[in-house]
Amino acid sequence: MPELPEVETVKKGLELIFGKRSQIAQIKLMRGDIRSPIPPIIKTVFNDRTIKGVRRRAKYLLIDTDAGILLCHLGMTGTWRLAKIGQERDHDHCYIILKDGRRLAFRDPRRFGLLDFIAPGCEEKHPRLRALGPEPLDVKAFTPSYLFEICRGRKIALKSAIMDQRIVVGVGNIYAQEALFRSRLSPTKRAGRLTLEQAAILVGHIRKVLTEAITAGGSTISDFRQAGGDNGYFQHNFQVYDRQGEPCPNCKTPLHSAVVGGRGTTWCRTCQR
DNA sequence: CCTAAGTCCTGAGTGC
DNA sequence: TGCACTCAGGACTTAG
Repeated sequence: MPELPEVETVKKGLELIFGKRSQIAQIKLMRGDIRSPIPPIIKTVFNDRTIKGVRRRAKYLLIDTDAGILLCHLGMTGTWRLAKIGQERDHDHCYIILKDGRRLAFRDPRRFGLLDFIAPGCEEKHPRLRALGPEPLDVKAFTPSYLFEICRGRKIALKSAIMDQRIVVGVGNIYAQEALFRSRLSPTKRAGRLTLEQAAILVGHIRKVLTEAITAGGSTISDFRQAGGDNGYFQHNFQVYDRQGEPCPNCKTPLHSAVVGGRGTTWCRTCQR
């Protein structure tokens, strides 16, 4: 579920659920690790604390409380949902029990996600947040010249470059393919051969496709749901993702598929150069 | 058997 | 040889 638009959608759903000020009664962990160990302090440090807000940084969710931050990454299959008693599911790893009786469940079957605690004032130093690149929707930071310069001299595939969270955050395997198609740029193009003009086109399309997807409530494939339980709708707007063999929406040549940067990739070898 | 929305780690390679 | 860095590929896990 989780590239930037999906995480942003979950963030908005959690904000609605928490409202202005929700009180945590208790957090329950159903296991000690997902991809990495979950610090046991999470079981007690948030007791009787107030949730002040929810933020997104890259593909991470940050739940702010007066005792510190609950950091969450959804991995490939992470979801948050309201779960009444009796609505427990396999792979529910964490429950946030609110004082008003509602209960939020974090479910992540593949366990590629992350739950961590960040003490007050330690956000900047957190190893997972420290090395992140600019937000793609930050017009001041993610500029054509920034992308052009950071790609200069690099031999990696352009698709790998825009999926590298140190270069720009939030772009994953779906939106990278969609942004490259819209930009008429090949995913296999060497990043170092990107011109400033092409960087400007690509930056524009990355922003546009992410913004459109946020408006659509993200993309629902497999079992992604928004935190409120609704579907996203952007999957109906995919132009290349998982459409190998179908005609290119632009020139009708059958779309080509190959592994690029270790991930399945579909593009038009006629239009994208 | 294959594939899947992500990230981290390792080892090989390069240039100084 | 060694250091610093880049890059490709594998590993993690469950479900369909």
